[in-house]
Amino acid sequence: MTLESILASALQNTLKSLYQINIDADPKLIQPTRKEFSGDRTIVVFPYVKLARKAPDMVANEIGSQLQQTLDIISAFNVVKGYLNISIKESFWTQYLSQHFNEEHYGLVPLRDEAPVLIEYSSPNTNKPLHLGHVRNNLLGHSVSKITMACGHPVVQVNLVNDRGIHICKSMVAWLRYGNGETPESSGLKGDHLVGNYYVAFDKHYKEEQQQLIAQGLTPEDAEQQASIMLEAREMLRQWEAGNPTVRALWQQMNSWVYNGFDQTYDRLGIHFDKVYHESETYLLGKALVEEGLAKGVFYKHEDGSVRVNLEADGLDEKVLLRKDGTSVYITQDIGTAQLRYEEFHPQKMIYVVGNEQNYHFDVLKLILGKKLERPFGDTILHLSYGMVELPNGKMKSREGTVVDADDLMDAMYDEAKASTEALGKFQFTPEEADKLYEMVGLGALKYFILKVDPTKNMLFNPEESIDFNGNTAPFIQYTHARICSLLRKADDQQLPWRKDLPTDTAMNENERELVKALYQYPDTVLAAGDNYSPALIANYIYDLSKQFNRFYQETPIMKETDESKRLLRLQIARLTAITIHNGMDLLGIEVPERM
RNA sequence: GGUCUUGUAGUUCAAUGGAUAGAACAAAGGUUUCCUAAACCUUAGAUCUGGGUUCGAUUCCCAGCGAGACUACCA
Repeated sequence: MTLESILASALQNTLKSLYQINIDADPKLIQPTRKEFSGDRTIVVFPYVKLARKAPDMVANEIGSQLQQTLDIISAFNVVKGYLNISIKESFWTQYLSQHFNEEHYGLVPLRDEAPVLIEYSSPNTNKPLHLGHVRNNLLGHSVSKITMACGHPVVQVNLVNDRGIHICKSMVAWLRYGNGETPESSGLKGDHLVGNYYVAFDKHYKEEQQQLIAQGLTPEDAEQQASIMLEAREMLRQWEAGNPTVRALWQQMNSWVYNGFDQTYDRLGIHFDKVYHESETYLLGKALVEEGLAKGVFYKHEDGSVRVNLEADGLDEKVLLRKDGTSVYITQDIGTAQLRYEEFHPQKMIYVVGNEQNYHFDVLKLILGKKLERPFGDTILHLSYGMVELPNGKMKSREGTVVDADDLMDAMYDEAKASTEALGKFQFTPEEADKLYEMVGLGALKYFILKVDPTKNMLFNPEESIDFNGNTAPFIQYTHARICSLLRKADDQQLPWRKDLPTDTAMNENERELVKALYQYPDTVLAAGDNYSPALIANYIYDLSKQFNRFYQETPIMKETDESKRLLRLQIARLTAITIHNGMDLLGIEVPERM
C-alpha cells in the first residue's frame, strides 16, 4: 500500500460520509507538497468543491479534519487556497527507511510469470558501421527493456539485421574492384569499418563515373542508370537472389566481418539480444498473408499486376504490398515477421524501437495487421518512435561525411574521462582499475547525455557539452555514488553498527526528510517510466536525487555527528540513496563506481 | 499540397490540467581546520502569436507563424 493509495481510499470514504459524493478519488490529485508549504502530500480539493456546494477552504478543512480522525499516519494538516496540505507522521518515514535501507533490489518488481514483451531495436544494415543515430536507438531499446523487466514483465530483446539488398552488394562490388583482398586482419581495421569504407568507395567511384558519362553527353538520369559499377551491383543482387555460390560466399565473408565489428560495439555499449533475425532469412515472409488478404478482399490486385491495399479511409494512402513481378517489399516482410514472432513468443506486446521517420510505415503496419488482417496482435504493436540526433552544424549525412561514428565517439569519451580524471590528480588506481573507471565514466556520460532527453524529441548532440562532466551528467551522479560508498566504507572501518533498526523516536531535519521522501518515490518512478517507456524519467529523477544528496551531505559531516541515532539515520539514508542511484543507473545501462 | 511530430532563460534539457514554470551549462560573486571540491551557496535570465474549454492551461482544442520528418514497386 502506497501513501497515495492509502490517502485516496480514505479520501473516497470521507467524501462519501461528508457530502454523499460517490466518486473515485483521483490519485493524481494527491501529490507531493511543494517545498514552500508545510506538509508531505497535498490534496487538490477544487474538483469536489462544486459537488459539495461549499467554499474551497471549508471543503479542504472539513476533509482534512475528517482524514486526520480516520488515518493515524496523519500528524497535521493546513489549508492554503483550496490546497489541503497533509503532514505525515515522522514515524512513517523512519519506519519506511529502516525497512528498506539495505534492500539491494529496492524498486524492482519481481518478474511475473506472464507473456513476454518483445522489444526490437538496433536493426542495423551490414554495409556500414554504427553511428550516433544507432547509439540512441540501442540505448533506448536496452534501457526500455531493463525498465520493462524492472516493472515485472519478462522481455525478449530481438534484433533484425538487414543483411541483404543492393547496399550490401555495393560494398561487395567495391571490395572486389578496389580491395586487393584486404581483410580486417590484414588492415587492422574493425570489420564493420572496413566494409563501410568500401561502401563509401562505391559511392565515390559511382559519382565519378556518372560525371564521365554526363561529359559524354548522357542525361544525369541515364548516367545514374547506366554507370557500370551500378550495373555490376544490380547484377550481383540478382546473383545473390539466384543463390550463386561465389556471390553468397563473398557475402557471407563480408557480413561476418561486419558482425564481428558490431559485436564489439554492442559489447562495449553493454547490450545483447536474446534473438537475432536476419532479413536474408525473413525477406520472403509475408506473402502468405498477402494471399490471405486478397482472398478476404481487403487487398486487391492493381491493373499493373502489383498487389495493393487502400488505406485512404483511414487517412493514409494506397500502399504496394507485392511488386508487379511478385516480389515483396519492406512492409510485406514486416507483416510476415510480426506473424512469425507472434507464433514464436506469443508476446503480450511488441515494441519496435525505430526512428520517427518511419512513423508512417508503422501506422500502415498496424492498420494492415489489426484492421485488415484482423490479427489479435495488431493492436499490441507499439512503435517506440524517437527523434533524430542533430549536430550543432546541422544533420548527420553520411554522404557529406558529417556522421559521428559510434566507435570513434566511445573512444573520445574514454579519452576525455581519462584526461579529466588525471587532471584531478587522483592516482590511487592500478592501470586496470583506471581503465575500467575511464570506460565507466566516459560511456556513462555518453549514455546519460542521450537518455536524459525525452525520446520523442529531436535532440542536439553537442560534442563539447556531452563531455562536460559537471551538472546534469552521469559523472556527477557517479561521483555522488562513489562518495557515499566511501562514507560507508569509513563507517565500516570504524566498526559503527549502523545496519540496524532506527530508534522509533528519531527525528529528522528538513533535508533528511526531503531525501527520504525522494527515495520513497523511486519505485513509483520506475513504474511510471515503464508506463511511458521513458528512460528520461529515471535519468532526471536520479539526477535530482543526487543533487539533493549533495546538499544533505554538505550539511553536517556525518562521521563527526556525535548524536548516535542521528548518525545512524544519516548513514541509512546514505545507504538507500546509494542503492537507488545504483539501481536507477542500471536501468539506463550505466555502471556506477564505488570509488573514483 | 496532405499527414504526423515539435516550439519553454543566451544554450541544452525538465515540469501525470494545479500553488510563485524547475535544473544544468555559459556569466558575475562567494565557501575548503570538514565523511572525496568531478562538491556546495548567492545573483541575473524563459512558456512563439491569437482565440477557446476550465475554478485553474506550458500542458487540452482551433487558427496562424517557425522548425523537422514522412508522403518509394529502398530498407
